[in-house]
Amino acid sequence: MKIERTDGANTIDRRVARTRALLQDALIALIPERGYAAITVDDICRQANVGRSTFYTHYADKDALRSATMEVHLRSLSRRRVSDGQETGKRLFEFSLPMFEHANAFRSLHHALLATSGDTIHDELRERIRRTVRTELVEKRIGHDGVPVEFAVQFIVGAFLAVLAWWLAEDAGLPPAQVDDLFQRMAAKGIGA
Amino acid sequence: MKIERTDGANTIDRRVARTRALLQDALIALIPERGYAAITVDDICRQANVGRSTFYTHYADKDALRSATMEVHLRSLSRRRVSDGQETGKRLFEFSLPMFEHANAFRSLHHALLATSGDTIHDELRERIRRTVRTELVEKRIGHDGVPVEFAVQFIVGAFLAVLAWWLAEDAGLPPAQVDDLFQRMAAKGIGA
DNA sequence: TATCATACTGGACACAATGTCCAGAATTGC
DNA sequence: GCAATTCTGGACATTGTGTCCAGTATGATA
Repeated sequence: MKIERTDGANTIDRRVARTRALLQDALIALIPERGYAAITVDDICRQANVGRSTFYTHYADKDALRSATMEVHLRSLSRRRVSDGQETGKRLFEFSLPMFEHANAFRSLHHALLATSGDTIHDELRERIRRTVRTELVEKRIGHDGVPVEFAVQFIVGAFLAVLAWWLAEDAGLPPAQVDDLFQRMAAKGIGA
Repeated sequence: MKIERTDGANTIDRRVARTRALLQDALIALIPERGYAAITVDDICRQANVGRSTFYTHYADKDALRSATMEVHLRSLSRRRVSDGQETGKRLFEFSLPMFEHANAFRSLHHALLATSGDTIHDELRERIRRTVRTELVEKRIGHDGVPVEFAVQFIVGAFLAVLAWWLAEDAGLPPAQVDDLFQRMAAKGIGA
């Protein structure tokens, strides 16, 4: 294992890349079936057709695999956010629409992620979104009036995750753009009178 | 074990009541230290000074104990909310202030309740609040503009629980009334410009 | 294509936690 | 006081974890 750079084009042995991809896909495939907590390392290895001892040469434990897997997906998410830098500053929050779209594409995965509030995954996802929201809020200098920044951040993140989970649970076909619009409006103007 | 009614005044053997209370208190005491997931049945029994085999004569597993524990406390909460029906109709949401106040009084308990995002009970708490919010929203006919009621409900509930959890985690001494005021303002007017 | 370095494999191992069971000691309700 | 019930500690089988190793397969390189 001489792999250091996570992104380098020519450093990673093809076998390593293959094994890790298999394990990550296996985890994602299993989560909707039983939920993260109930999955064992052995389950993952059988699903991936990978020896159990091989698992431990790549990841310290189940949580490490989860972390790495989420990392990959979230990275593809933020990459997308950067690339379509049109109309920057017009929306209140820029994180939400890409998120709604990604969730729509990986529907069953996100559903499983959010539905089981007991899992560690949920907390990790929340924490990442929290950081994103906080950055946006501080950079754009939104919302003062003596409201502590962290309060506003928590408010927005909580609302967002709740709405996202609801939208995924309901199979009613609201398109991502429309849900995002609803979210943006309530976040900006509140519930009104 | 001839205990059937959960409420009956005279049906429960004193030893049973004592053991269960010890186990429930032990769980609550341990959660802030290591988090729910890392606690073992043996930990709980040692903390409670109860034999491990005794544990299993009362609860099927760790989750069963958690369920029972949360149930007891949630019941005491809704009992309180009914009794203080003053100033109806002045605020946007009436559920929040009593909740903040109760959470303040039973700080460590609520902290444990929300911090660990325990599967069943966290969802149950959420569901109860959801019903309350929905009722208020529909009765007072707040917020239309083509925003589905359930969307608004999820938004508000998610924001509330997030803010509550944050407020409890921070030991900074914001008084309940003030946190509630912040919440009411953001719920009504959003984050503003 | 040859060969060397590296990754994969399956099986064995020690360890930790779970949940069941039991016979004897302790406590309770009546 | 006495019968009924609960508590107890220890033994047990089971499952999952994480480590280690020697043998095999495969990719990288020239």
